[in-house]
Amino acid sequence: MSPARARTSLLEIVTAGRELLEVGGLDAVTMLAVAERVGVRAPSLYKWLPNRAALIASIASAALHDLEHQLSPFVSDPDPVMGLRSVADAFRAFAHANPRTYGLLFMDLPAGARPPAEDNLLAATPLLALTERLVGPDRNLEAARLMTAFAHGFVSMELSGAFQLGGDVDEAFRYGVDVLVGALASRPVPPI
Amino acid sequence: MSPARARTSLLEIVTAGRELLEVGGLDAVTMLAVAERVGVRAPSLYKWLPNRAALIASIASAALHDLEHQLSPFVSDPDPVMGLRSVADAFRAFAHANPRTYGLLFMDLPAGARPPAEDNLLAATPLLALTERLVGPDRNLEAARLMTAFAHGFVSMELSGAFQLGGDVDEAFRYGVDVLVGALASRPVPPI
DNA sequence: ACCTGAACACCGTTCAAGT
DNA sequence: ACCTGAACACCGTTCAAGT
Repeated sequence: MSPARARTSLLEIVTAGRELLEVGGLDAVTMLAVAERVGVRAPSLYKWLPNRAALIASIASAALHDLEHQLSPFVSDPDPVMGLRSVADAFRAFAHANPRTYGLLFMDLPAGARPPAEDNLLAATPLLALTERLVGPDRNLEAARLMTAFAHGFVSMELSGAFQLGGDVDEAFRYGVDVLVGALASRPVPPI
Repeated sequence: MSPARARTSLLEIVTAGRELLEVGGLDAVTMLAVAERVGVRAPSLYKWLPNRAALIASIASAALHDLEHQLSPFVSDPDPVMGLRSVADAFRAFAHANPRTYGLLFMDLPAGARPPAEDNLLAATPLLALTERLVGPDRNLEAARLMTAFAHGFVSMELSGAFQLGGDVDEAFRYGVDVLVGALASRPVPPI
C-alpha cells in the first residue's frame, strides 16, 4: 500500500561517487559500489540518474561548482595582480586536494559523461573578472585562456609525477604565473 | 604435430589498439575488438601481452617514441629560439593529428597501464637539448618543464573544446611560447 | 609455440513485481 | 513513488585441449 519513501538522494549518490573516485580512480566508480555506499541496490540508482555516464557528468559538475567557490573570494582583491596570483594558487590547491576529481575535469570524456558547458564557464568566471581588470574587456578572454593553459599544464604535469625530482615547485609555479601576468599587463595580447 | 605459427605480432596488436583508440576512444580498445582486427581470438592476445593494462601502456609507449621522432629534427636548428618554436609547433601538430593518443599520454592512468618512465624522458630529450642551449645546463630541466607545462596546457584545453569561440589560435600559441622563451632567456629561472 | 572454445567473474542496464 | 531480485549482454581473463 504505502508507496516507498526515498532511501537516498541525487546529492548523496554524487557524493558517494566523488569519494569512490578519489580513493580508487574512475574504475572504482561502479554502479554497484555507489549503490552499496548509499545503502541501496544498483538498479535503484536508475531512479535518480539515467546511466553511469550521467553520474560521471554530475561528479564533474559538482566539482566545477566547488572550484568556483574556492576561487571567487579573490575577485575582490584591490590589486588584480595579487588577485590573479591567489586564484592561481587556489586553483592549484584544489587540484592537490582532489587530484582525481581534478583529472576528471580535463579528461577527454565520452559525450554523455561531459558536464554542461555552463559549468565550465562558471568555474572560469573568477579568473575572467580579474583578467578583465588587468587587460581590459577586449583581450579578457584571451588573457584568461593563457593563464588557464599554463596553470592546468603545470598542475597536470605535477600530478602525473613529471616533477618527481623535487626542488621548489611552489616557486616554479609562482615564477610561471608572474611571467605570464607580467607579459599580459605590458604587451598587447593577440586574439584567440 | 607441427606447432602453431604466429598469426600476429605485438607490433600488429599495438597498432590495432592505436587505431581503435583514435576512432572510438579508450572504451573502444577492447581485447575482443583488437583480436578481431588482427585476425585472432581474444584469448590469443594473452600470448603477447599479460593484460589490457599492458596493451594501453604499450600504446602510450609507442606514441612517445613517435613523438620523439617528430621533435628531434629541430634539435639541430642553429638558433635555439627558432628551434624551440619549431618543437612547440611540432608538439602541437602531433596532438592535433592524434588527439586521443595524445590525451592518453597525459592521462592519470592506473599503475599497470602507465608506460615506462624512460619513454617519457625520451620524448622530452629534444626539448631539453634546446633549452640547454638557451639557459645553460643548470636551469635546463626547469626551463623545459615550464615550456612543456604551457604547451600541454594550451593543447589540452584546445582539444577539449575550451577554445571553441574561434579566433587565431595559432597566433595565441605562438604568443605564449614567445613570452616564455623570452622570459627564460632574460631572467634567472628558479629551481623546480 | 601459438591458437582455440568453453567457462567464470564482474559490471551496466532492464524490467516485472513488491510496498 | 521508489525499491528489489532476476535476468541479459558484454567484457576481461583463465585454462584445458588442439595442432
